[in-house]
Amino acid sequence: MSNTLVSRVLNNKPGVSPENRAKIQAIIEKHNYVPSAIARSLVTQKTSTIGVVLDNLTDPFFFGFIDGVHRMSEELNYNVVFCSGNDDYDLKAQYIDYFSQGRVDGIIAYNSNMKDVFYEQIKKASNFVIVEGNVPGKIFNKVQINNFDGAYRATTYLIKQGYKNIVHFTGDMDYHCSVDRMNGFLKAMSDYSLPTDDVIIYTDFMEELAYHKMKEVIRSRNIPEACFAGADKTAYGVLRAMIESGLTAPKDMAIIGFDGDVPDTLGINFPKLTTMRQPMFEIGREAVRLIVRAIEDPSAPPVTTVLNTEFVIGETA
Amino acid sequence: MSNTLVSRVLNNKPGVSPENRAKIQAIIEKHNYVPSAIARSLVTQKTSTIGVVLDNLTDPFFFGFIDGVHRMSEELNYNVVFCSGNDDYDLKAQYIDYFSQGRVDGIIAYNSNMKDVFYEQIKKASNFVIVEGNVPGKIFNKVQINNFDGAYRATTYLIKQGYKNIVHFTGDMDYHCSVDRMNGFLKAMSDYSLPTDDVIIYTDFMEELAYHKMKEVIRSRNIPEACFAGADKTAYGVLRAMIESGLTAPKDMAIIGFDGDVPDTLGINFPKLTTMRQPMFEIGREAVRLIVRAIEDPSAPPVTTVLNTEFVIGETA
DNA sequence: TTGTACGCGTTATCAC
DNA sequence: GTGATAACGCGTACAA
Repeated sequence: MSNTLVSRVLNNKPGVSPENRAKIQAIIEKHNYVPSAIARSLVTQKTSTIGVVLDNLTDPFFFGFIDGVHRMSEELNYNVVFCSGNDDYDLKAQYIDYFSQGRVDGIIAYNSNMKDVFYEQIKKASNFVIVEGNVPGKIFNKVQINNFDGAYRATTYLIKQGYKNIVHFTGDMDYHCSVDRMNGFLKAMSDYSLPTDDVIIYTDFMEELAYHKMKEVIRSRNIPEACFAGADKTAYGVLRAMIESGLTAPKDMAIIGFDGDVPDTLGINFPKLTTMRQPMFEIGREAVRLIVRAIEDPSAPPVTTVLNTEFVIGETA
Repeated sequence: MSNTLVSRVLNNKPGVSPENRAKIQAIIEKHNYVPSAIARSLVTQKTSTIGVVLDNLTDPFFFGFIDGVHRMSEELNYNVVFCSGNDDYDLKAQYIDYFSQGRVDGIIAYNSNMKDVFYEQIKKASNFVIVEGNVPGKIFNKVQINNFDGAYRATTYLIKQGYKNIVHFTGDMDYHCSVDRMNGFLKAMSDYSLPTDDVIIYTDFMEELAYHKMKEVIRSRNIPEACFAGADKTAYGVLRAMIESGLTAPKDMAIIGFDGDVPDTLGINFPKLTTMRQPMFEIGREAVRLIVRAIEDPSAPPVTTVLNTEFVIGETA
């Protein structure tokens, strides 16, 4: 009845006589014995866990991503634990640090904001996948979507519909994706010889600011023919302002959003948005695929996966 | 330059000469050295982490709870990691098991469904707080809301408004809270000598089923004067069915929901629901309070905290 | 099949 | 101020 035998029983490994196995099982049951994963990990150097750090765990924007991460983790037999930075960059960095101390086999972080201060933490983390973010210096595994291209296509669609007076409500300019989307918009405008001055309206990703900015536009009595919004939430803010003023899309102004996967959690209302969908579920799956690859083959070179957006025609453009 | 000194430097402890401290610091920086939390936890028997297991990480219902957990954890200096059962009871049990193996100092689980199979796991976990759940046998720390009372008050409100023909759309009857709410409703009805037969319409917590059940009710041309819904989502399903048929609340039928904290993530629409709010944020805070108390004082006896619901008057009743 | 002894990477104890 | 040494709880060669 040595520790060796106990260990074998716990791990369902051969090399134990049936009698001893039964005896040990009985003792385990009787004492509600649970092996220490901590001690086990220390010797095996394996946690079988992936740590995911999000800016915020309370934003439906991430739902598709979370599902994708979950699905692929189950497939590949890893546990997943999620941490939220609670929209606080320091806290986010702290959690990346937390995971980096050997508590998980690999880390997935969503969206490096330009204000993010976790570069140092990332450098220490051996297995790291960054989603929709770009950290200078070290080469990482990355999962990105083609924001520039998506914005370009969305804008082009509006142009081909015959709209000329088009504006762009940006996302939060601290995010790389917002900049890329704005540049995609501007490129399309300039490619079709449309004005690129005074066509940018700066907002963040929140619905509220977009709402107020659109209110201003409406008050100015100078309403564009169409707009491309940097996010669906932005588009909804714009839309709400319009509806309040008795305006409708696309009649008074066409609207295209960006995201597409944001669930309408209450299952109601509003016209369906025309939008450029990003495949959140697939992004989550790919992130796990990459992190597991990094974990299981340390010699595998970092790669960047770029996923494409998909244009979804709704009722607003 | 022994490991003792290194350990002291890493933990900012005294007992190291300035010169050695500097030297060691330099080496740490140079090699991007990160101490192993695993090994540290093995000796200290401390992870400073709380594990939270939810049925689902992709349901806005939990947003307030998650925020509360976060807030109190920060206050009490614990890390929090979240796991999702992804609406699969086996997976949920698996994650409770996962945490139970010493990976965290304490576990918080939300909502024991009657189908939940994690009783065994819970028995092994020393520090455990269960929210809105009731597990027979062992005595746990619990955080609950007064579902019976909340339902009773909501129903009474309708009755005092003069409604007599009142029905109840239940939640998923596999959840204790659904049963409690139904019983609270029935008690109020019987206390005021109103009928308790044929007044229960069984739905789950999803919006979809409530929508279809209400459609049936409308087709039957036998629409009650008022209804008490077991959840806001249920209420919205009912409301959607009504609106589609040109009916409005409370004119054609008054509606009271239950939850109140479910955010309208798109910031729009619908009449504001009259509802019985549960203090999700406070529930999260209390759960952390209890788990930390259990962790830091092993001799503290398990307690049950019952939080009260709050009636919120909206536009539907 | 069984048991002994070592090591995983830390912290803690106690000499020096 | 410093550095051996033991211990945390496990897995695993290796010897028996």
